[in-house]
Amino acid sequence: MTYDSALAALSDPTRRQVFEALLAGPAPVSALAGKLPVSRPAVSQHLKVLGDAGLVTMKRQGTRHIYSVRRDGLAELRAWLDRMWDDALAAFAREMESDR
Amino acid sequence: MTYDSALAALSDPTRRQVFEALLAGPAPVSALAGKLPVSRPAVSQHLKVLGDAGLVTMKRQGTRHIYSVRRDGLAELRAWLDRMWDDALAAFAREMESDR
DNA sequence: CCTTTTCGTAAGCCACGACTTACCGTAAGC
DNA sequence: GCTTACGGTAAGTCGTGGCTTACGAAAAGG
Repeated sequence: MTYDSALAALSDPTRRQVFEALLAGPAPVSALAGKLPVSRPAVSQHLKVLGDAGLVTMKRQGTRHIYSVRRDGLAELRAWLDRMWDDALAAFAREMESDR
Repeated sequence: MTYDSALAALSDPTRRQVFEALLAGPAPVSALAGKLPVSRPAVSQHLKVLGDAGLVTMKRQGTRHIYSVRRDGLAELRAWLDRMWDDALAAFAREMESDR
């Protein structure tokens, strides 16, 4: 029951930008904020949401906080989407069956 | 650039319930509203959002509006998620490389 | 120590969106 | 034609969430 928080987290455009920026590799908060059209605190809040959703991890390095993507988070999303996909195909198969 | 609307559409819990209910097979609006804890107009609005996101189709049958899932919509979401997944793996590979 | 850098958190604002009730259009059935 | 079932739309309410500015904590460095 955690795919839903991941889904909600990635539904916001700027938060998705934060996440996609991290796909290029781990980065501290300021570096991320530099590439985005929002303030640094905003990025910080987005990172908190992404973290609670299990999509990101953080490790301190002095005063710097280095964030990186957490692959298990994406994996759960993929698993959920695949379930939906299978259900859709099954439903479609039933349709074809009942059409005769 | 349509995976984002699909993502936004599925981020709402009740709207996701509407969509998942349709995975069991096509259904009219009232039938969907019967299974959900919200009013029929609410379901109607959710169906409009899902339709605009390309996740659902509608065909009239008398006064009934029969909704069904549109597999291409899910396919686009899967394509996007797979891109993210590949990027994440690539980034991880670069990490391992630079750690030496 | 005192300053500087980096970051998180509090408070407040504003817009959007999910929901309800009420109303209107439309196809069907007697 | 009138009524009845089925749905979409308008209007209004209320909560939530994303953003900014301002402040505080903590580690590093002279």
